[in-house]
Amino acid sequence: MKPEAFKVACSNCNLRELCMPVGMDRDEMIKLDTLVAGRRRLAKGDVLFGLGAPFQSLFAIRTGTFKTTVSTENGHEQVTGFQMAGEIMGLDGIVGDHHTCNAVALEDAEVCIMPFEHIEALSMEVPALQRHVHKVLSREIVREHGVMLLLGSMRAEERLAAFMLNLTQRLHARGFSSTEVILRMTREEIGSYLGLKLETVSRTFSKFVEDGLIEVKHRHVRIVDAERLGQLATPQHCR
Amino acid sequence: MKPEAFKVACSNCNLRELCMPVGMDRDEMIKLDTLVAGRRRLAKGDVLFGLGAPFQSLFAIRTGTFKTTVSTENGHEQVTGFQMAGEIMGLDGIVGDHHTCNAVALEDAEVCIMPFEHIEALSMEVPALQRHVHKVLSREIVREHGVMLLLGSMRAEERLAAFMLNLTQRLHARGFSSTEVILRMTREEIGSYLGLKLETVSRTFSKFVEDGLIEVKHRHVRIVDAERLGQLATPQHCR
DNA sequence: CGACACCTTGAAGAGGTTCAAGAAATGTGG
DNA sequence: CCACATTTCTTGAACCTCTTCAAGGTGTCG
Repeated sequence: MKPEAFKVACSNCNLRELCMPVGMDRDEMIKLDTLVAGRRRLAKGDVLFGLGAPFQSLFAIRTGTFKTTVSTENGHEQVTGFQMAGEIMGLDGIVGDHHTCNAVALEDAEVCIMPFEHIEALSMEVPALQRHVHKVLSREIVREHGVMLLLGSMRAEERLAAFMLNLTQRLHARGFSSTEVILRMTREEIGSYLGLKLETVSRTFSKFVEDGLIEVKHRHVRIVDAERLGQLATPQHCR
Repeated sequence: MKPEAFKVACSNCNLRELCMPVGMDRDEMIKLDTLVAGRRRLAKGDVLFGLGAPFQSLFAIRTGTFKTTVSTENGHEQVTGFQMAGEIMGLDGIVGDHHTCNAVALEDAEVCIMPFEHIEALSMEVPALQRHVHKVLSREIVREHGVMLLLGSMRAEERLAAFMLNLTQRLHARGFSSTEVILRMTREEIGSYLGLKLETVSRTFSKFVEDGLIEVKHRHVRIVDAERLGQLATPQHCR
């Protein structure tokens, strides 16, 4: 729970290009190193922030994977996204001073804590940071457009194919294999994100295996035919 | 196409509370009056901006209703939202310097044009504006979370009930009746937004009429039993 | 090593889609 | 201003995809 004491510096961080603006001069870089107030380690299952919690900071993921979920009054919960290293969480809290979703670690993880008041103050001095904050927010809006398209118009196979490709692409951008994935989430969490039941996710995985698109051993998935998977993910049918 | 010449001033606008920050001093207010570079009138069906168009400005709706849509390579299109007076469009363009969705007028309309470079410049001087821009972006993220929940876990009746209530609430906040609505969009557009076919939307409207929840005469809808409609919109079943 | 969570697979069923036809509005041109 | 063309909406019936319910298998963690 307690943020670590030792000094953290974005300028030395190998994830800098993922969370921070690029093309800044040395002077601005030094200012930016004050953005991160501390870090926090989480164990698998720990809640980074929950619905209704007061909003104070944005969080940049250093290591680990998270899920964000929203919930209805009756207790039903839905996954709205899976986040990995370099991605920013907590944007939902800006509008109303408290969080409107939950962020839960799917494996042991570490995040950088960036007090939002500090971000706003520094944005007034560093145009590149202001621009960056705007882009991070806009990117999340565009990402969610994609999810809406997926949920609103794709069938089960298309959804899962799109999901797997999105996952591998993001992992690849972080230096991991683009064909081998270890899923950090359950079938139920995948299903919740894709608007499907866990049984449907399982069955669809099995169908992909039958068709020679992927190999599945529980959480370990290997992409065998990325091209055909890609064709599935961009549906040709005219529903 | 050509923006109007006469001076526009947010400080005199009756929609100010909807699009602009509140609680600013007179000095800041005067600065803000320079934000709107002009206005643009659109006829029903006109495209305000389209996918791929260069991003330059955000747009605040003065009058009329819009739909925003995203499309896949194969030409399938999905409605991502319906916007009305006081709401801001174009946020999707910030991240990549070009728009990633389409905005189309569903009736004759007028928008205020706010060049984004200008917004960013002024944000560095006026903290309330910076904060406001952040909130507008965050609000859109939270709104889309709600749509994801709707698309991912609700059944047809629940979706349409939630849609109608959302619509009437927003209209009510703008001084219109909360029980009488004239829909500006077709059944097909509603269905696209809700992840349903137009026939399903039509049938569900008919069912609501049978059940005495609403009255429907083509585009004219009257809410008869808002409470039961609200119960439908927050599903009690445990899927 | 045992308990628990997670995953797979089958069979039956429901909700929504598809295809089709006709009715009601809307808009357009004479 | 009216007649006609077009778009939009409604409704029915068959079909299909995904869900539900159920049972057994596999992996993981204390």
